[in-house]
This record gives sequence, structure tokens and C-alpha cells, in this order.
Amino acid sequence: MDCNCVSDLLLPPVPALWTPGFAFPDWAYKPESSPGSRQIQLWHFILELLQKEEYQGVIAWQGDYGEFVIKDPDEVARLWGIRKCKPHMNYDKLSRALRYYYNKRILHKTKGKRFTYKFNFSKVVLVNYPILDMANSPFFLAQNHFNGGSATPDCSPEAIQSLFPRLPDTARGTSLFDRGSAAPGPEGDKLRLDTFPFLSSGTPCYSKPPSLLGPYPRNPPFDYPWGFNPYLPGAFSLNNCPKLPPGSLYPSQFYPNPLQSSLSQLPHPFSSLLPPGEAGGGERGQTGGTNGTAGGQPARLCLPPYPGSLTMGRTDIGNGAALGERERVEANPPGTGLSLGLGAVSLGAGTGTGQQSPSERRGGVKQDPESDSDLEITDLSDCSSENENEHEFSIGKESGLVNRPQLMLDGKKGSLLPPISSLPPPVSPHPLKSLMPITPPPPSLPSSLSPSMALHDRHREAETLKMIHS
DNA sequence: ACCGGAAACG
DNA sequence: CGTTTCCGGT
Repeated sequence: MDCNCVSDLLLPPVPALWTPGFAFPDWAYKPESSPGSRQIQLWHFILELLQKEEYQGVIAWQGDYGEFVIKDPDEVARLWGIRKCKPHMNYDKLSRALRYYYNKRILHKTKGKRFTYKFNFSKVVLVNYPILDMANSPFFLAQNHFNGGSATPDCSPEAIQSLFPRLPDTARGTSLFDRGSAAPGPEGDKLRLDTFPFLSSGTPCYSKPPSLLGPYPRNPPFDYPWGFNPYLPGAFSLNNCPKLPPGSLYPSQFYPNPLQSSLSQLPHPFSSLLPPGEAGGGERGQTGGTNGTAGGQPARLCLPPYPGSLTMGRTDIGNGAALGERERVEANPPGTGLSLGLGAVSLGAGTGTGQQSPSERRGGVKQDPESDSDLEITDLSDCSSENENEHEFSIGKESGLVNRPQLMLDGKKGSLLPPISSLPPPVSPHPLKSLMPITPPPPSLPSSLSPSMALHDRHREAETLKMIHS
């Protein structure tokens, strides 16, 4: 039964290209402990699908920032099964794995909305971000609304720094790909490639989410080999199942259709030709059928929904615990705003979804029994999606902050967010250029362009987003 | 649908 | 460790 899929091994190269500046936490990947394995993790995979336009009919950002809907559970499960070489994967199992993230606070279920989950981006931290700039930036200033109301955020560089324990240095390369990659090479560590695609990108998707950082150019450690769009389907590791025989990316069981396989082998650009759903396997256009990539239209990176806001919090960053924040706010009463991880700000307004979710009711109190990490405080805030939708708001929208970057802290754990670039789809279509506090405004990029555009010259330090690990 | 415990697996 | 698998319960 082995399906020869090695899928992840290939990752190294690819991801690196995606977004140079962002990274997920190391923990997101398999620690070194695992020998070679940096197996892809489910949430990572989900993010991957989310950023591809081709899969919008299957899974897409919707609702609050970080919130996504699995439109076609079976398909997502199938794709996941392919990736993991688990032919018998199904939504029930996949969802179990997703549930497993609740305690880790990576994801939360949006109650009341079927197949809807939300990433807890509050764990995302921007690393290597120009601190000073940040401090000055509105983001920071804005921060703390909620927190105990304290008005003072500690934005001092030091403070910030402390948040990011491992910044730039190469300190250990714990990053994702760097190490594993075969390239022990020289620079492997320089930037951790840990990058995550998702947050980056430059162009907003139409309605979808732009990237967190989107627009601004970060200096790429390496440039994208243009001509090849990392965001294209072929670029993703999704398609790679290394061990598979050359004609097929996935085990045959998954790929009934020969055509696909062949396409997949083509150079990136071509790979886009593959029908989206297909990648998975069949064409099930079913869902909404948004598959549109067909014509070879490049897939744009879609990021999380409302990037417009940034949230920064203090949070647990590296040490959430360390910070002592351990206690979470539990009840995040409605209205408090906390939760949002990222979304906090985003104004949910726009979102279309926000509206729809009325369903929430629960008080959400759950205690968490075991949290894995210490922080686990099950934060209700995040957890309950409830608030998110509605409350997010407060800040964001009204003030028009929308455009401005805001940072929010959560009360206790804060979260940070990176500067995001774009705005929430619903609200306004155009990216907020104004967002970028830090960096100079990016030139307006056509959104449809490939990421390369985004890169531009500007190089700042490498900003890295990381999820914080608690 | 969704939840979460438990056991097993690589 | 991060699921995968199974499953009883809601």
C-alpha cells in the first residue's frame, strides 16, 4: 500500500519561491525530529488550496478574515487523501484532523455555518518586520483596543523584539524548508524559507482575500524565476508526489484520468491547464464550478480574506506564555472584540459573510481540558467564531480604519498580524494601498499579475510572518 | 454535521 | 507528533 507519494519532499523549492518573507512556525512543519519528513500538515494544505483559484469551487475564503468554507468536502478530502496518499480519506476523517487543530488553536469551527472553519491567524506573527517602523506605524498605535483597555501598548522595539525570538538570524534554521531541503547549501538559512505562500502574494484575488502582505514588496531573497509563477498550480507541491512514476503525479487510484497526469508534468505554466478540480481527480465541477482556470489563466494567489487589517497583538508570541498572558480572556463577550485573530479588524463588514452568520449562540465556554500547549486556553475568543463576525468590527470599520492598518491585540493573548495588504473583499475592492504603513506604498500592481510584480524593488527586510507557536 | 476519546500508525 | 481510523454520542 504504499502509494508512493512523497509529496512533501518536494516542497522545499517551491515554497521558497512563494513568499519569501513569510513563514509559518516551525512547528508547522515537522520538526527535525522527523527525519526526512516534513510532511505537509493539513492546515498548510488547506491554505494551499485556499490560495489557488482553481479550487475555489471546492474550498474558499468566505466570511471573516481567516474563515473559509469547504464547499465540497468530499473533494477536499480526496485531495488531502491524494496528498497524503491516503486513498480512503474522507471528510469525516479529515474533519477529525481539523478538529484536532482546535486545541492547538490553529483553527476554529465557525458555528452555525456548515463546513466553515476559521484560521486563527492570531497566531501569525510578522517576523523580521521592521520593528521600528512598526512601532511607529499606526498599527501599533492602534493596537490595544481591547486589551484591558490599556492604552499603552508596548511597542518598543525591545518589546517587539521579544516577541520574536528568533528573527533573522539564522539562528537555527528551523524553518521549514530550509533544512530539509537538500540543499544544505549555503544559504539555506538565510531566510527561512519557511515561507508561506499564503500571506503573500501580491495580488488580490478578486473577491477573495488578498494577502496579508500582499502588496508590498519584500525583498526576495531570491527572485522568482519568472516565467514561472509559483502560484500556478503546477508550482505547488500539491502536485508533486515525488515518488510517483513519471506519468502520474498521484497514485493512480487518484488519477483516473490520464490527461491530468500528463498535464501535470508539464512545465508550470501548463500545469495550470489542469482542471482544478481535477487535480484532484475528476472533474467534478460540481461545486460551484468555479474552476476556471482552464484557459491557462494563471491562478492568482488568493489570500485570506481580509487582509486589510493587521492585527498585531502581543500575544503569545513566542512566549505567549512567557508573556504571562496565559490567561485568556475567556469570555469573550461579544463585543469584545477579541477574537479575531486576524480578522479583527478586518472589518467584517465587507464580508459578505459576516452577515450571514447569525447563528451563533453559544456562550462558548468551554474549558479546555487539555490543551496542548500551555496556552491553550482555549480561547474562546478565537474559538467561537461567534464573535468574530459581528464584532470584529468595532474597530475596523467604523473608523474607516479600514484602510488603515490596525492592530489589535487581543486581550490577553494578542495576536499579531502582519500588515496586510489588501482589503477585504467585500468592502472594497481595491487594495488598500494605504495600508502599508511600513513600507512605501507599493506601486499599484495590477492584480492580475503574477506575484512577480509584487516583488518589485522594494526590499525591506524580510518580513516574515510567522505563526506563533505557543 | 459535528464532537472528541481512544488506539494505531509512520 | 500529527494525523488516520473508528466510533459512540449529540
